[in-house]
Amino acid sequence: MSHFKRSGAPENRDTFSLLVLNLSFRTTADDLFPLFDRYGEVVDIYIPRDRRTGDLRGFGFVRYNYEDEAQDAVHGLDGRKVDGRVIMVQFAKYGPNSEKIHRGRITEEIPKPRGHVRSHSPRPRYRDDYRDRDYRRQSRSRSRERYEQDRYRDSDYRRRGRNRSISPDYDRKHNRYSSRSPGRRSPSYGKSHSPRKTPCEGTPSRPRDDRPPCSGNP
DNA sequence: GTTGAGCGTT
Repeated sequence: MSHFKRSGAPENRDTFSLLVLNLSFRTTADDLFPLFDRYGEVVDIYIPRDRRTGDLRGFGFVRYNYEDEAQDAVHGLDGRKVDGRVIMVQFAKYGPNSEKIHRGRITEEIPKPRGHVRSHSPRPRYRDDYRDRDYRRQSRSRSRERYEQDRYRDSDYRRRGRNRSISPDYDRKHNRYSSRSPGRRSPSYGKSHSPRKTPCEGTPSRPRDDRPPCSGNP
């Protein structure tokens, strides 16, 4: 059997899901099935894939009918080398059957990690935003709201400045927007080419460190 | 062709 029930979530009955981490990008459900099937009857194996590219994401879920089999698989396959990678098998914290796990049955059954110290490199990379759409949406909503206000405000200012619907006296009294903010510089300043080119920079005949006196830097 | 913490219907 290569494929399982592809009807999405098979059933909401007593199925225990295991999370398999540190999988190779080449490992598929078919590769995990013979490994997990040894320890019990595998109900379903699901490996999330990237919705943008469709590539494997490096982890999967294995479901068992019984908790005993699931734990046996955890103890037997956790730390096992699969496809050249040492996988980590543990009970899924989130998911359709997370309620059973949250009762406190499996949580206390999990003895302890064998010492698979996870790489302490929490780099802020957010691959997917389609997940965690609950709290992250709110967080982004607030940020987006403020962004829209700021953006709308900026647009309104530029629009007034362009249409000049307000007398110039207003601009002089509120000379904040009468001209470009001297304090705000272009974000690409210093990183890319300077917004204004000095005639000195246009002369490649001289090295950088030996800047001519025409820079006018008293 | 690349990558490497994490938690879900391709």
